[in-house]
Amino acid sequence: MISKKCKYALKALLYISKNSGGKAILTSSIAQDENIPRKFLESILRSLRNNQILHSKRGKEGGFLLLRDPKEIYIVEIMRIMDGPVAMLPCVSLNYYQSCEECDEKNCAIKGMFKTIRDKTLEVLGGTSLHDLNHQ
Amino acid sequence: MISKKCKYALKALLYISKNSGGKAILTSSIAQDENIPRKFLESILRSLRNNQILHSKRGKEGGFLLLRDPKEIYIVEIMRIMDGPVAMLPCVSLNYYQSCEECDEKNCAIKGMFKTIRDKTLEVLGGTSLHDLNHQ
DNA sequence: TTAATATCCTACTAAATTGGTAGGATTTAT
DNA sequence: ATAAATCCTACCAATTTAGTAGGATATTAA
Repeated sequence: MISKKCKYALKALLYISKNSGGKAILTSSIAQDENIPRKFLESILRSLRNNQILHSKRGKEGGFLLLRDPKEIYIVEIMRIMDGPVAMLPCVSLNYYQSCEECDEKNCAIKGMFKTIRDKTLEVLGGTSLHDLNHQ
Repeated sequence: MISKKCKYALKALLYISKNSGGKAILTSSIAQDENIPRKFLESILRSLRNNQILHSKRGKEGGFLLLRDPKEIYIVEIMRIMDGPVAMLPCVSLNYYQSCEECDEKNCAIKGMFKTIRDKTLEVLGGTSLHDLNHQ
């Protein structure tokens, strides 16, 4: 399962991508239209800004803008920022690898299967952009 | 990520499948050989028994046995018992469906993608048995 | 220059989940 | 009878999740 934080992040980015057209989008508009708690959303958007997905403008007439073309923002990147690893086992993660202390990794019977799942999942998440989801 | 409980369950079942040959397997043997905390493993095995994966024999010469042929115990079943849904969104789960109160499911932009991932994941988890993993 | 309107930041919190542990009750083979 | 195993209930600490509160700071328009 992905976290609500991650789901909110995806919805918010899709909203910004769809409604921006060069203009900054307010947290409060997203919160209202997408049914996301405003203060929670605020922290999500700030974290997306800290990770070079969004640009923010403070003060009146402020809001959030995508830093890149929606065709070049892939879902996998957002999911990694919000939830961390995509893989189902730490020892199979590409970006958040951790060894499984208790087992002998070379002779692990389940690793291969989870690597296969990871690859199939990454094909989808890494091959789908914000633009794709907004224009399907 | 799958939980440690789930990973331990898979390792334990593979161990039983490999070492049983009709004989009951002790919790303590599995715990020792697979580096799993014994008391924790006990509760995992009991839950697998409650879910018709294992048969248990109490008392001296007791232990655990698979209830079915390892060729007919698929990984997906174990994962659902231990961790619940396979899908990444509640509204996309086959066995643990829950609606997403805050969003309009019919017009959800992300649902399709997560359904695709669910199907690809289930192809692997539902197409791999204990026997497959022990004889790869 | 001031008021309104945004984001920014720190801290806090309640509830659920995770990953176990403790201690004994019960059953069974010898 | 006794040794050896599972069974059961209850508990626990740490982490994660899903937020909330309250104000500081920046920007723009009047």
